Amino acid sequence: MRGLMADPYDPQAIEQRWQQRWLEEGTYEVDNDDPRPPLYVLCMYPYPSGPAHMGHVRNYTFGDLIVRHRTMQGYGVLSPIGFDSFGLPAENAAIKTNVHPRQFTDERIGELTASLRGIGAAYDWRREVRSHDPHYMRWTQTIFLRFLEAGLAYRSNAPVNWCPGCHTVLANEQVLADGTCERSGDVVTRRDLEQWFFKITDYADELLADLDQLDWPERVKVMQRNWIGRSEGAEFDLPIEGHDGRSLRVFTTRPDTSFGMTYCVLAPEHPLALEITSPERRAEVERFIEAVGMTSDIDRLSSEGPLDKRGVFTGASAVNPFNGQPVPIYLADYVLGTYGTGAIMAVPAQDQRDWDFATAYDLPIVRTVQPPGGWDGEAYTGDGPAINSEWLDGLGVVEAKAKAIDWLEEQGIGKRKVNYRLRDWLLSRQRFWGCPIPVVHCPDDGVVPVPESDLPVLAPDDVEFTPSGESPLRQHQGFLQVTCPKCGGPAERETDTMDTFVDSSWYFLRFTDPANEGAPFSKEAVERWMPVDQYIGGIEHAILHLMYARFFLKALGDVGLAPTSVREPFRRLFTQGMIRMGGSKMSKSKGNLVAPSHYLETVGADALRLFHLFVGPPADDVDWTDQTEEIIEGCARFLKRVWRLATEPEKVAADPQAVDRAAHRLIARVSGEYERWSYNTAVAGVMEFTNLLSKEGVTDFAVDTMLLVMAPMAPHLTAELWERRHGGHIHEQRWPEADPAMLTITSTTMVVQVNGKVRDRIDVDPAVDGPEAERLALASAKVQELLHGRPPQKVIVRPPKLVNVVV
RNA sequence: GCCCGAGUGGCGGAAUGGCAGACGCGGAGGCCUCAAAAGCCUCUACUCGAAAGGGUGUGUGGGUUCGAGUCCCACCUCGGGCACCA
Repeated sequence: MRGLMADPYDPQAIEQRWQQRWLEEGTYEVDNDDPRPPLYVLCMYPYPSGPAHMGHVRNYTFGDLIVRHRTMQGYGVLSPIGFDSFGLPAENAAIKTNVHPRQFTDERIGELTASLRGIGAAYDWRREVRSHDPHYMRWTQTIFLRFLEAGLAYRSNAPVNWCPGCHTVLANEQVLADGTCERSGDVVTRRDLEQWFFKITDYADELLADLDQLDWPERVKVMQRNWIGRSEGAEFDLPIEGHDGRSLRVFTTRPDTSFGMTYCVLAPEHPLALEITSPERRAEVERFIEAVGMTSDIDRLSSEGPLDKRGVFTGASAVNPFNGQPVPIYLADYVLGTYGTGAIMAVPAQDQRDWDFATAYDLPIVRTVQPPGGWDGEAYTGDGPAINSEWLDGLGVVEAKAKAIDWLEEQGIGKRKVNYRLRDWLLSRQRFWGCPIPVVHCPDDGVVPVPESDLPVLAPDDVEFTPSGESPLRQHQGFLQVTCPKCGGPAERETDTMDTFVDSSWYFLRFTDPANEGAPFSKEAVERWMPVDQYIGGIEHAILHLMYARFFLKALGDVGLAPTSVREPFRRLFTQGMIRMGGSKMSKSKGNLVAPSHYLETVGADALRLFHLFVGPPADDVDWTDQTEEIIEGCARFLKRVWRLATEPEKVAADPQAVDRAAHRLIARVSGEYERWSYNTAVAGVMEFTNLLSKEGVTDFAVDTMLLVMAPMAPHLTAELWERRHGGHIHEQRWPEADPAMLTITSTTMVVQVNGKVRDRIDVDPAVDGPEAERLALASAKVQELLHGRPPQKVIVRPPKLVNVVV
């Protein structure tokens, strides 16, 4: 029988055949009433930029391994895929080549779909969603309207981030720390515009608290905690001298240091800034405000530059309510208008920024926390007893804070207050290729939602794609001019579209119930599958997508669309490493892409998958180097060897017991390594096993075991070999379990050390007891030689692994 | 500046406090072949030695321990995140 199978390994033929079968037979389709225990495994759905790149291959290989492994373990695994198909590249292509973004996008989806199938990834294709599909848009818009109704979506005139390259506003999350656009790299400028926001700040506390229950990489959680930036403190009012009844409200995290306040600072954009300025200071203050307004955010945020040019005295004073002392009011660019109250009390003795400013402007410094002995620094921010603080003296920071806040509340001039760095999510974009915001602006009725029966609002096809800073929809009279759904009078449609992060904030919910025509999804479907048991994607989404999606699920629950029993979308998250080349991320824009298609045509998909699994820990970055090609060749070589062992083994095991025992050890090893994402060592384990089979000969059980444990890694090759050997699908086989009786070993090597150095190795029975192990060790000729007849000082015995003789 | 993470052969990387370098790549030698490709076998951390055998070795310096790549302290380098958030 074996002789008949002896044809060479032909990856292309095998891969094509099996991919077609998985698709036609719906092998990985799973229904919502599937009797198997449910498990939801999801890779972040891709932006369709054309054929898959190496990053995709890596991501979807990990996902596919889990899907196939868990399916073999008996789970009914939900493994959907879709496309994040709105976005700027399609629109930019339209501007350049005049191809409609839909056509452009659909073509790219076709290419990406083909390459996802080409790597052998298993999906329930019936559940595919596309952000730009009207059936999906309808529900994106419905969700928006529900949020609007609930007050979670609102319109506001605000200083916003404007990207001149993308011709649109951006969310704070899309502006990098250096003030540039994360997408185009252009320097982002500030503009005051009327924009749409989601009230994510309402969920700041819950978003922060719920992080604790997530099985996510710690660094992602840390990034989200930093981004939310919760800080506890107090707000209170300071009367402004000479401005009857006017007061200044400040936020501080250190109310305990209030007696040390020696001046106040307003942000230059603070509404009171000009009002309180004394006539003789007016000209200078106006000049300062104008200068700051012209400074780019980059310069303003940098701590560079002479401090004495970064602030100005207003001529006004406020009264410190703690001690009744007047303090001068300054403006300074280091105080932000958008955080807290836009005004601070300055306590230079306990805040280094205030210290620096006070020194530059010759303002007094009064310590109110006693620094430790020998302190020779400037501002002291640590703990210590309060001093120079009347009724707070002697208290530690924590107690003094509490007492100061109690006092403010008793006096009715202040209160406990929590502030967040997190801002509301700016979701409107002045672009065409996104989901239209479904409202109408009526001169009489204001913002009127489009009735749900009229959804989806679809953009017309005949628009001019010229970047103007306004959505191209604004120029399209047929789209723009409507009658008000409320009063029937003439009105204008909203022409802004939604940030594509809106689409990706709920797609994983639609996957649970993709054909639902009456709702975005049913609560039953969501309750069955959610939360996602394993989410897999890139670290670059640590804040943006992963924060927005968390917010969405909570908000969807609160507006009654999603069940309130599920508050977090992704139970476990894995962030895989990125592919780098020459030190930088491999990407289309950097022009350093290595196309996977080349490898599919040469070594085949299984070999490429195996490479990604083998090259290193999945969480680590991969450097694409001159050596990479050779490692891929090595993986292909290994698969050929597997093929030969299964089709034309050179010898049959002389000691089948020993080989079968090794097979059981392999099962135990690989099973454990799959659980803990140690795919590189799992591949190494199988390689070791094939080395053993080549040397010792095969048994049927050993070959079957090898194929079964490899089935999630190299699905095509193993499927083909299994069918030839047994008929049927390998991926429908039960995941093998190691027989504990076969895991016991009959002999093991015990290491004998003298003073911690290995001096001898002795084969022993694994069940050897301590005294016997010690006897054997001391009887060793090598040990005797080194002891020179002296008695050992001490003998550490750890049977059956090791004996250490100390002299 | 602050917070994470990581430093192991020529390279990618393995090692519940117990044989450092599994597995693979590359390299050297050999078998097969008229020759090559493919495949197979052996060796491959550094160092002394002809060999047997010895010494050294996981970024640096200390410490804990019978025993440290692994735990603790300090430092260096690289990568990532945050950075006037009061």
